[in-house]
Amino acid sequence: MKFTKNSPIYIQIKDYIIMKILKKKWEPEKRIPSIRDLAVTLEVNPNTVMRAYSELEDDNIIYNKRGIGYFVEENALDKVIEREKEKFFEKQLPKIFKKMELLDINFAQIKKYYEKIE
Amino acid sequence: MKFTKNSPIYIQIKDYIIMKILKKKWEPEKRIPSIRDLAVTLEVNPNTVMRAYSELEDDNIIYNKRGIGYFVEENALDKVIEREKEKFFEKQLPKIFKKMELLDINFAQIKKYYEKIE
Amino acid sequence: MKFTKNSPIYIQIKDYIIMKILKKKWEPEKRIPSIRDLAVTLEVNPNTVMRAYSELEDDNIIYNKRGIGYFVEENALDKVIEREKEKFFEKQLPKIFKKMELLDINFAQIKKYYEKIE
Amino acid sequence: MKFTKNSPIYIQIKDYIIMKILKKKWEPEKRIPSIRDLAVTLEVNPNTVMRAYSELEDDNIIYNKRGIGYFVEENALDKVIEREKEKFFEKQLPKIFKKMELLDINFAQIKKYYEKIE
DNA sequence: GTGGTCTAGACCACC
DNA sequence: GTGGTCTAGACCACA
Repeated sequence: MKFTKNSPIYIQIKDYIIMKILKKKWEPEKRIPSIRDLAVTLEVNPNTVMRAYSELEDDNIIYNKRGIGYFVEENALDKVIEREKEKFFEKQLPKIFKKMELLDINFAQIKKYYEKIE
Repeated sequence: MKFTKNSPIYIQIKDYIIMKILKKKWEPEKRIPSIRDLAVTLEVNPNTVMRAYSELEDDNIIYNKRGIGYFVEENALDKVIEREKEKFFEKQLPKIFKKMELLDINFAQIKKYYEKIE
Repeated sequence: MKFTKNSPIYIQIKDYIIMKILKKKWEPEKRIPSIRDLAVTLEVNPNTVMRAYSELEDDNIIYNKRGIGYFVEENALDKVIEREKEKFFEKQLPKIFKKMELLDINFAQIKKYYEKIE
Repeated sequence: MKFTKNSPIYIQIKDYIIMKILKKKWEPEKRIPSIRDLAVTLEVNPNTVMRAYSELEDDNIIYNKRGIGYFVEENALDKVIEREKEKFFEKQLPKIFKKMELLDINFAQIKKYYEKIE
């Protein structure tokens, strides 16, 4: 996997995991790769994966069974969707609108653009 | 001016300057504040302003007349608008659309949201 | 290392690094000294080394692995040679020839001089 | 006139004047442009031209008649040629040879290049 | 451990 | 006055 240099790798790994859950590749109550394995897969230091896992554990997206591994929380999908939606509407969208105003881009242009790639 | 701690101050200063140009407060071929002056205004170390100026000079947004000061490039406004628009349509918008798809948000919702804050 | 005062130290450090690469002391894909270490070696402030490294990174001569250090780009040697050769033939040599003409120095004299120091 | 940003403007003006003398545009015992005039021609601050003139005066390349203007020294041409030749053989040429060695360029290549542009 | 950012302050060349 | 370079030293995020 290729990481951008704009944001910390552990954040990008968090996003990667959230994506897996959203896309239902990693399902509730199922075990996810061990820190070690994922570190190998992503070509990254295990500490870095560890940090991502820890934060997701704090967020109650995944949980740890000691000696066994990490698992996706039962209601992880809903929680993730809700969280991402909120972030989307509260943070990202307003930023986009502000930029549109600044650059004098109107909604019709966006729509056209949207339909084109649809 | 208040700086967020999410991104480096010198980047925020770059954005500040680009904003000035976009809003036509700082016009092409006109001299912009000296490094020292802006540093005082923004309550920041001159080195930090310098770094912002240097990078904008590399981007051909501003230029330096030795011993005199920095000036806005003649075509800076166009360049800035074009650059920001491209970034918007090529980078930000696709990201938004991808997220919409993932979160199962349709365009109507966005529009409603947009009209509300309008 | 001794620095001349004709040009900025960070430029001289860049040249120092390019020399290392040209002379194959620092090889492609190998890690180069950390900023701090080189700063100690060269008896210079870390910021100054940092500046040299940053510019060489912009030039794609070296790259950074976060938290690990700087590495020589795979094709750095070729790139450096090519770049220096181009500079030599396009910039330096014509300047020399122009000067020769102006000072009425012919090629034979140069050759003699060259053989003497050979 | 266009100035490079590699060296101070006043140095470039000195070179400009030396060129004029070498090319015999400005001849011994003849008056050269006033500081003011040259400043206008070169689109430069008079102080900058002044500095160039002063240094050339120190070098006995030009001299000043108070209230009248600056003049080229009688033996300026010889002096300039000698000085430039020395600089050429002592400074520039060795630098070139060192670079040739480093880049593995041999004399034959230079010669070929030279004959091509001849 | 690594690099990246920032400050405070100095010194210098140049215009 | 202008910018450019450099130092010393601090603090922080990241791997």
